[in-house]
Amino acid sequence: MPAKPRAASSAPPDNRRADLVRVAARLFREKGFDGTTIRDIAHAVGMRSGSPFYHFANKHELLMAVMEEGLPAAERLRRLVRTHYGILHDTGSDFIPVMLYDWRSLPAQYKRRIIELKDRYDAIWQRTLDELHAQGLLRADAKLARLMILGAINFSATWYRAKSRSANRVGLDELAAQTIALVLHTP
Amino acid sequence: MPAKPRAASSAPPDNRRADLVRVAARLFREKGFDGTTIRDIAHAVGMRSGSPFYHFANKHELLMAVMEEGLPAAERLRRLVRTHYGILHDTGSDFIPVMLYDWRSLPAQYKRRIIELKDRYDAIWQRTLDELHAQGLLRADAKLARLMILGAINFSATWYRAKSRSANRVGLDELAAQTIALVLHTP
DNA sequence: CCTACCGATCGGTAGG
DNA sequence: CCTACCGATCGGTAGG
Repeated sequence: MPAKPRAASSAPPDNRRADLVRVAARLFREKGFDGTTIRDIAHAVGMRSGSPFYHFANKHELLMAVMEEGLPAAERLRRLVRTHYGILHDTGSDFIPVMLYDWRSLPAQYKRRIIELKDRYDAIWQRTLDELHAQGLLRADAKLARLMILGAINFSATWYRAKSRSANRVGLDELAAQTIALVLHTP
Repeated sequence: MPAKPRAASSAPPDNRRADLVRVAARLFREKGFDGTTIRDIAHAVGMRSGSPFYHFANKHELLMAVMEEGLPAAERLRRLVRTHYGILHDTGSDFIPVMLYDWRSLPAQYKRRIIELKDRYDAIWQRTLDELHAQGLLRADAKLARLMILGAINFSATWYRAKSRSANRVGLDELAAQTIALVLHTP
């Protein structure tokens, strides 16, 4: 197990490790884990074939480092999705369904204020989705993805019934999980 | 290039090739193309390591055979999605939006007839999604996937404007393609 | 479809 | 972080 490289120097510190993680992420996405060799990764950052093992004990530890970078954004999306389902279906909150379906009846003056709130909410989603897209976990255009995902969730107001009904015996946790499964391209 | 095996026999004909394709599909899904060896595939159907090359010139031809089996269902979904967007937004057809949003105003008697039509339509989607799910191209539960995908498309009635507007400068072909990209886990 | 095998590549290591 | 290298595995082939 290697300790820190050079002790005291003014030159670039050890972003070499970060370089490896970033390049590995790109190559794993392009060619898959097994399709990418340590040699590919090493040469892409200007190292020789054996050198990455100075930073990582083996290839799988490199994969772990890559995946750990992707987890925060995925977890954030999971929470956004779950929360939105919750707003829609939990505790008989009728506010959102009304907003979704009787939106047109609102005078322009009030509409503007609602739009402002909605824009702020959308921005949170967009940041998360942009990040996931950059990491290759979201295959569609991030902006359209936001519209489609929120559309899918919002439309559940049409068919989801929390307690009653037949085949809809799905909890909100499960529903959120399935939405993520549908939409997130995790390897 | 091999010709047909045995000439005239009553025993099982050459489903050996089909066996290879089916098993390869499963293993490629589980472990990826590069993570699956010809030896894995051969042994899984009770052959020795070199024998698959009697049926396929090389490993990539096996991959091609697997993918060709997945294409029909994916293409069918692509058409369903594109057609549904078309119904929603093309040629100023207001029928579907009205049905989506003023559904409640319909007396039960008429509702039943509409439901019957809708059930038939849903069944077409369901068959396609079931198939894609079985092939690992759809990661969510197939029934929920149908609800979510149709939800995402239907909700576009809320934000998509064919000709006017600013950022929505997306054609229906592009929109359909992005929906597929979001939802289908193609390698 | 099997036996026996080859050349190439890959993950990983020793020693500096 | 480099040089030099090893053992194992893999895709593919010859000959039957």
